[in-house]
Amino acid sequence: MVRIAENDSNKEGTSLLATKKKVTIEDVAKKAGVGIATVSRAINNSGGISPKTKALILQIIEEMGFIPNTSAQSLKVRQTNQIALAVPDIRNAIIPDIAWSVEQTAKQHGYRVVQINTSGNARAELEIVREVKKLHVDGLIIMPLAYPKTLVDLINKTTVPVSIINYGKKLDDNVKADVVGLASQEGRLVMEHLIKIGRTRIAYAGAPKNKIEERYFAYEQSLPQVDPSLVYFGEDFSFETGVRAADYFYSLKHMPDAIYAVNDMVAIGIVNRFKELGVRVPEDVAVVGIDNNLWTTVTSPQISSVSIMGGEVARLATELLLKRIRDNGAGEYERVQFEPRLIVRESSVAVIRQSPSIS
Amino acid sequence: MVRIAENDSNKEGTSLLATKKKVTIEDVAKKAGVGIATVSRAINNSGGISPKTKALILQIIEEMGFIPNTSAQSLKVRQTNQIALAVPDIRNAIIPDIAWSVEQTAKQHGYRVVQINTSGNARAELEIVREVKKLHVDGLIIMPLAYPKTLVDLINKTTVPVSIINYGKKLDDNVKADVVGLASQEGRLVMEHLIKIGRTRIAYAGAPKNKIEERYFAYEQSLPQVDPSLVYFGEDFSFETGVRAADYFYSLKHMPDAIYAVNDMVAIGIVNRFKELGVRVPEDVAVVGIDNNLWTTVTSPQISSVSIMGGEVARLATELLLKRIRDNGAGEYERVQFEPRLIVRESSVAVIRQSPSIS
DNA sequence: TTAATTTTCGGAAACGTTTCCTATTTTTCT
DNA sequence: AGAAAAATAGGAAACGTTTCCGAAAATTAA
Repeated sequence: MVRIAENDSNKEGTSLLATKKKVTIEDVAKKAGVGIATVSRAINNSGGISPKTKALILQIIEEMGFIPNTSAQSLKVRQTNQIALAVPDIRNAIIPDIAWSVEQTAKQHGYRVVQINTSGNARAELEIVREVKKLHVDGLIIMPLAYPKTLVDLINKTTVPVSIINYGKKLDDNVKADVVGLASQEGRLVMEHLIKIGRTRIAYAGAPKNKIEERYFAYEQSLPQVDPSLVYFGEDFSFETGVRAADYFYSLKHMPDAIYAVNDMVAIGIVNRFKELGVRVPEDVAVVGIDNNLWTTVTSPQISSVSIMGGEVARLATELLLKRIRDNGAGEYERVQFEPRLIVRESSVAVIRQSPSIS
Repeated sequence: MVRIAENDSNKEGTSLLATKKKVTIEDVAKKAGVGIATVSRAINNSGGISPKTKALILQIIEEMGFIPNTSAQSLKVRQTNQIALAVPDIRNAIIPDIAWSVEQTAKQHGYRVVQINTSGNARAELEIVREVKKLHVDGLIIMPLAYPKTLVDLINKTTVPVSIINYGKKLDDNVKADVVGLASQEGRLVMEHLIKIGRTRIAYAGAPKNKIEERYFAYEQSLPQVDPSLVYFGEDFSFETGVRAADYFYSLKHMPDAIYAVNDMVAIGIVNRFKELGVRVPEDVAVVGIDNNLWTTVTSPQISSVSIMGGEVARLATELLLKRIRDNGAGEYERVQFEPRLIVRESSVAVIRQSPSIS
C-alpha cells in the first residue's frame, strides 16, 4: 500500500469548508424583497403565490445557490423521505438484486434508502426494528434471516411502517406489516422435479437447520420418510458449505442420486467438488439449487435452479411500504406472493439409464 | 402472483400510528422536574450534570421510551451522521463487497450510509455531487465509472467532504478529495503475465472505450503495436459482452492466442462461449480477467484474475472520509493506493506446446 | 465562618423550515 | 361604480433539539 500525501493548494482547500456561508431561506427572502413564507411557497409549489413572484424567487434561488435545509424541513413536516433496508448481507445471492430494486423504486417516489446489513444475526434483526425510530427514517423494509421469535411482536409494537421481504418462513398471520414472498415453497418445486426424473435417494444440503427452515420442510414433506444420513446441515450458504456437503455425501457408502441444495452457492460448491472427485452430474447425482443467479449458467454442467423473483418481490415490498407511509399507516396489511419458477438445466436433466447393450 | 388482503384486527393496526403521541425532551424534563437543558446534558454525556440527576433522567427516559428527534438534533448541530455511497450498480462485480465494507466501517463510527446507484451514467454522477447538499448527508463516497469531464471541478466546488474510490482513471492531481485506488495498473499485470507465458497475439475484450480507460491503456502500452482487429469494445461489463467478444474473435481468420478481459464477467462469458465453440482454454486461447471474484474459481477452467482489493479500498476510503468530516474538511488530501495481485489459474497456465513427437 | 471557586442547573435564544392566521391587494360580480 | 370574493403576501408561532449565559448551590480555601 502506497500512501502519498497531497501537498499543494491545500490552504485553499481547507478554508473553503470553513468559510462558505450557508444561504438560508431568509437570505433569499431578503434579496427578493418578500417574506420567507412566500419563498417557502415558491419552493414547495404549495400555491397561493402569483406566477410572477414565484418566477422571481426561483431565479434568485438559482443565483444564490440556495438549497433548503433538509433537517429543518424534516423537523417541521415530520418525515425524512428516507427508508431503511435491512438485509442479511449485501454480498450474498440475490441480495444485490433486491437492494437495486428497492433503491430504484424508492428513487422514483423521491425516497432515499439507507442500507443496513444484519449479518443474519437475530440480535441485529431485533435491534433494527427496535431502533428504527432512531434511524431517521419513514419506513423499514426488512428481509429477516434469523427470524427471532420476538420479531413479530416488536414489529407489531412499532409505529413506523414495516414491509417484510419474506423468504423461507411462514409468518404469523397477524403481523402488522405488509409481507411479500413466494406463493409455493420453492423447495417443493425442486423435490417434485427430482422425483419426477426418477431419483430415489434424494439428499438435502443446507444452511443451519433453523435458517430458511421452510426449505428444509419442503424436503421432509416431499418424502415418505427421510434418511438422516442424506441430510447435511452446513454453517452458512456459501460455496464452501457446498464443497463440504459434497465431501460428506461422497464419503457415504451409499451415495444419494440427487441433491437438493438450499441455494445456488451451495449447489455450485457441490457440483464443483464433484467434478474434482470424478462424480458425474447429473448421471451419478443430479443437483438443483435455488435463487437462479447468473452463475448457474456459467458452470459446467449448468445448474438447475428456482427463480425466487428477488427483483419483483423487492419492488413490490417497496411500493407497499411507500403506499403505507403515504397513507400514514392506514389500510389493510397486504400479503403478496409471487410464483417461483423452476428452470431445468443440465445438472438435473433426465438421464436415460441404458442397460448394457445386447446386440 | 397471489394477493391476499389481511382482514382481521385492522382497526387496531391503523389507529396505532395515528394515536401514539411522540414524547419529547420537554415531557421528560417535566416528569423529571428538571429543565430541558439538563435532559439534553444527560443524553449527550456533555458533562456539567451530577451523576445523581443524570441517573434519574436516564431512568425516566427509559420508562417513557423517549427517543431524541434526529431531525431536530441535525438541525441544531448541523450534521446527520449519514454518508452517501454512490456506485455504478450494486449488482455488479465487486460492488457488493465495496458496499458491505463501507457500511461496516461507517457503522463502527456511528454513521449510516445511504445507497445510490448511478448506473455508470455521466449525468447521474454529476448530479450526485451537485446535489450532495440536498442529500442530508455529511459526506460522499463516490465510485465513478463515466468520469464526466466536469466531475473534478464539481467536486472541488463542493463544500461537503468527498472520498473517491478510483478504479480505471488517472485523476487530476489537485482534486479536492481523498482518493484511494490501485498502485499499478491492474491491466499491466495481466499483460505482463500473458507475455511471459509466451503469448504473442494478445487481444483485448472490454467495455466501451471511454469507460475504465486505464485498463485499455495498459493494453496499448504493453504492446509494441496494437492490431486493431484484436480489440473488441463491448457495450458494458456483462457476461453477454463476453459471449459476443468470443464470437467476434472466433470469427477472425487468425484468432488471438490470449485475451485480456476488462473484468471477470466478460472473461467468464468468453470462456463459456469458447467451450461451446470447441475452443480450448488455455491451450488455444488463454483468458485472464480482473476483479477476482469467487466465480472465477467455479468455472471450468478456473479463470486467472487480478484482485483489485475492493474491500480494503472501500474501508480506507470510508475512514478517510470520516476523518475529514471529523476535522471539518481540514487537512491534506490523501492519495492511497493498494497493490493489485494477480492470481494465476487454469485459464492462463503456461502450456508446453509439444511439437509432433519424433520417436 | 466567610469568601472564593467550582458544580450543577434553568431560561432562552438559536437552528431553518412550514403553515396558520390576518391583512392587504386584485379580481369579479352586480 | 362599489361591494363582495378571491388571490396573494407577510408575521409569527411552531417543530424538538443544543448551547450560551447567568444564577444558584455545593464545595473548597482561607
